[in-house]
Amino acid sequence: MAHKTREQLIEVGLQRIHAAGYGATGVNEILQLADIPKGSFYHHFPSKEAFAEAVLERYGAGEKARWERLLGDKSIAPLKRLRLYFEDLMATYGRTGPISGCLLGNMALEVADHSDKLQPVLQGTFSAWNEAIAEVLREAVAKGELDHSAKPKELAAFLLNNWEGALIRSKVERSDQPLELFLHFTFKALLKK
Amino acid sequence: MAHKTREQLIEVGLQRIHAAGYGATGVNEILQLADIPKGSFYHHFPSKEAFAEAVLERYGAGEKARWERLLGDKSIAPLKRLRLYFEDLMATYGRTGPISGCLLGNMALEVADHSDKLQPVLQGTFSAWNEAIAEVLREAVAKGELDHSAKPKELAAFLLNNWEGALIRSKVERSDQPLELFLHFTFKALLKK
DNA sequence: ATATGAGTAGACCAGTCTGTCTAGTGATTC
DNA sequence: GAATCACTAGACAGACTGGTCTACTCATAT
Repeated sequence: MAHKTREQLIEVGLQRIHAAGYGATGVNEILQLADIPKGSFYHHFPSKEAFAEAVLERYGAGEKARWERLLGDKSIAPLKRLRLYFEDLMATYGRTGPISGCLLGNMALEVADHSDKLQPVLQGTFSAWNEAIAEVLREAVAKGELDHSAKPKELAAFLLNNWEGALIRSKVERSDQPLELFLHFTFKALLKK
Repeated sequence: MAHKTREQLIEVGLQRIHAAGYGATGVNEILQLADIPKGSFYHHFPSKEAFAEAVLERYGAGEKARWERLLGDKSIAPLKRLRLYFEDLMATYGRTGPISGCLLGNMALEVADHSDKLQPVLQGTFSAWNEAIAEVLREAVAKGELDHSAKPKELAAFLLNNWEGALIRSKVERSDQPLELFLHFTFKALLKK
């Protein structure tokens, strides 16, 4: 299988880069874990940076699947859906979950300033994410769950920033508490009609 | 002067680590920029990690000075003070400023998980910061600028997370707009009686 | 005068980094 | 059955990593 090697590299790379960071993860480390020789790596990817791009896209695709699954279920009220979505994120990326933190946020701080190749990928993924949440908020406004004066796009950006910030703090505190605080404030105070 | 060398190392280190990150900044690089030989570095600091601790403490001290200066001026109304404070932060750490991003947030994502030595320093600095903001919010409650039901400590944490998230997004977008959005939402919507 | 010790100086070490190079494999195509 | 091509394989290169080591300077204390 031609593509299996490539897939496995991305798989292992995603896991390692998410856990340890882009800079801290060496190509050799990935190679060793995947039991794949170096020649294969540089056959499939021109550089580590290009590899990271593929990893980022893989991550983005996975997250897109998540939000489509959880935010797309129109049988549930919009704000309820949104809360379930963030609860799912919390279970997945909180400190009790298998991997902690958001790869997007992590990579953003590490490379967005310095890599002109990765920055647009990050930007695009954030954008799509923002839009998905804005869409739910629009529904919430339409159904009267939010005031008509609410600006879905801006509010969605505010929520995302908030989530990313809470992840940082939860890393520092080594606790899920900041994430719980995020949920609480967001749904008890911010998203009130 | 015995301490000048040490001071200069911290100075240069702070600047480089803030700009490029902890992992991406080599000891040799700092040495070269400061024009100081390696022997001195390892005389003053047992390791790169210990050096980073000193850098972090220096950064924390600088930030403490900032918030004491801007948040301590009781001649200005509490929420007005808070806004001025965040505007100052934005001018300093926004993309138009000389250095972008918050060293605390950057390092948090990079090392909080992996360094047991740096994590408590990060935690302590965040804590102190949180408390300083909570104090202003308490004043705001006392003066009737905020509802009595507001929880200063939690609200302060929420604001900080928000700010850090906005900084991430502003890095990704390569624009100050997310920071402006933060200011707008925070003071027009969140901190309303 | 001499001893002590903080601090300077930089060569050096072992290991790691990303990336290159050549050689070879194995399946498909003409 | 020969040529071609995607892919595997891993030795190797050259730069760079954090950290060590020994030699040295120089101010102070006795």
